[in-house]
Amino acid sequence: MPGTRQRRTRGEGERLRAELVAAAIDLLLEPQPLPAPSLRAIARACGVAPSAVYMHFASQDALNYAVITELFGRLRADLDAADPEAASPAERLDALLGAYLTWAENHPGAYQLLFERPDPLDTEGEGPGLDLLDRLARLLPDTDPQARRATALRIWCAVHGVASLRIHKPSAPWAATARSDARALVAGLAGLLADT
Amino acid sequence: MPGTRQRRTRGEGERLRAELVAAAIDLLLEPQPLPAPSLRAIARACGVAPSAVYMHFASQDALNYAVITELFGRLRADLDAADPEAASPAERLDALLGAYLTWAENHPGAYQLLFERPDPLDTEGEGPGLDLLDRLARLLPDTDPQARRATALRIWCAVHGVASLRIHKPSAPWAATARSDARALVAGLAGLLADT
DNA sequence: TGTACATCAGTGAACGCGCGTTCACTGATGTAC
DNA sequence: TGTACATCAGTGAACGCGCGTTCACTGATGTAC
Repeated sequence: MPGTRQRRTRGEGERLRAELVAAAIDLLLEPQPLPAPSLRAIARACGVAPSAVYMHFASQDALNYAVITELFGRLRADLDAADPEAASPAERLDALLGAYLTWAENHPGAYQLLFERPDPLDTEGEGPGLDLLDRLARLLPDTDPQARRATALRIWCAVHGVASLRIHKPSAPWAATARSDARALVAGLAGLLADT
Repeated sequence: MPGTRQRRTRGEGERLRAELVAAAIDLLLEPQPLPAPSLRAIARACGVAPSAVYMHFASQDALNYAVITELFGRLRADLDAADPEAASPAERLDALLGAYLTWAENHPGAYQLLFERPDPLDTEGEGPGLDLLDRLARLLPDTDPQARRATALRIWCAVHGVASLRIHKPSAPWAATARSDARALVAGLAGLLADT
C-alpha cells in the first residue's frame, strides 16, 4: 500500500502531519456509529462464556437489537408512569419532557444508543423517535396534523438538545435544571402558550 | 470466570437471555465514548505505514487531539465567514446559527466528535463548547451577564438538538429546514424578540 | 425400580481480524572535508 | 571534484490485545422402557 505516495524530499516531512489530520477529517465526513457494548463484555458481566450468547441470539446484531428494544420499552414505561392522564395537555407535555430528561440523565449510555445512533433498519417507521413524536403530537393544541408534527419535532429537538449536551458537556456552566431549560425553549413555540 | 454463576436447571435456560440484556443495559449506565477514526485507517488513507504516524504524533491520543483542534478551527472559521459584522445582533445570531447548522450537516462525523463527546481533559475551560457559548452570549441583549450565559446555553441546546437529531434520525418527518426549526425554538427565548 | 438414552445449558479452545505500539532497518538527500 | 558520513522520511515485521464467531465437547437432568 505504501508506494502510492512518493516520499517527501528533505525538508518537507512536516507535510505528512497535515495530511494525516486532513485524512482523518475526510474519514469523519460520514457519521460515526456509536459502538454498543461488546458481546464478550456482556458475557463477562453475566459470568458466562462468550459462546453462550449464541444460545439465545443469532449474532451480536440480534443481541443489540434486543437491548435497544428493551431500552425503548423501559423508556416508554417511564414516560407512561410519569403521565398525569387527567391533567391538561400542557401539564402532560411538561411531565413528559421532565420524565424524558430524567431518563436521559439516569441512563446516558442508553440514551446515546437510542437517540445518537441511526435506528436499526428493520425499525423503520416505528423506532424510538417516531413513537415519541406521536406521543408529543397528541398533546399539542394545533388542529392541523401537519403543523402538529412539525411542532412535535421541534419540541423533540429542544429536549434532545438539552439531554444530549448535558451528557456530553457536563462542564458547561449549567445553571438551571434540565427541565427548566427545556421549558424555556418549548414555551415559545406557537400554539403552546395559548393552551396553558 | 464462568463458575461465578450456577448453571440453570432444566427449564430455565431462557433466563440467561434476559440476564444478557440486563447486563448490557448495566454496561450502558456510563456514557459511551464515540470512537475516532483508527490510527491505521488514517495512515492507510495517506498511503503510509502505520508507524509513520509516530514521526509526528506521540500517540493516537495526540493525533486525535490535533484532529479535534483542527476541526474546531475550521468550524470557527466558517462561523467567522458567515458573520455579517455590520448587521444587528439578532441578524448576526441568526447567521451564526445557520452557519453552525450547515457545518453540522456537511460534517456529521466531525460534528459528533466535537459535540457528542466529552472534551479532552486538557481542553477544560476552552473547548469548542465554551468558546461557542461566549460567541453566542455576546450577541444577546440581556445586560445581566449571568442571564446571558443561561440564554446562550439554551440557544446552544436548541441548535445542537436540531443538528444532532437530523444527523441521527434522518428518516424522521423533517418538513422545514434545520435553520427554520432552530429559529422557531430560539425566537421564543426571553429578550430575543424585543431586540429584533 | 433400574438403566439406557436424549436433551438442555452451557464450556473451552481455536480461527482470523483490526487495533496501537515497538523496533531495527533502509535508501535517498544533503553536508564536511 | 570526490567521497565519507549524518540525517531525514520513512518501511516492514512483529508483539499482545480484544473482538465476533465456530465447533466439538461435557455433565447434569429428565424421560422411556
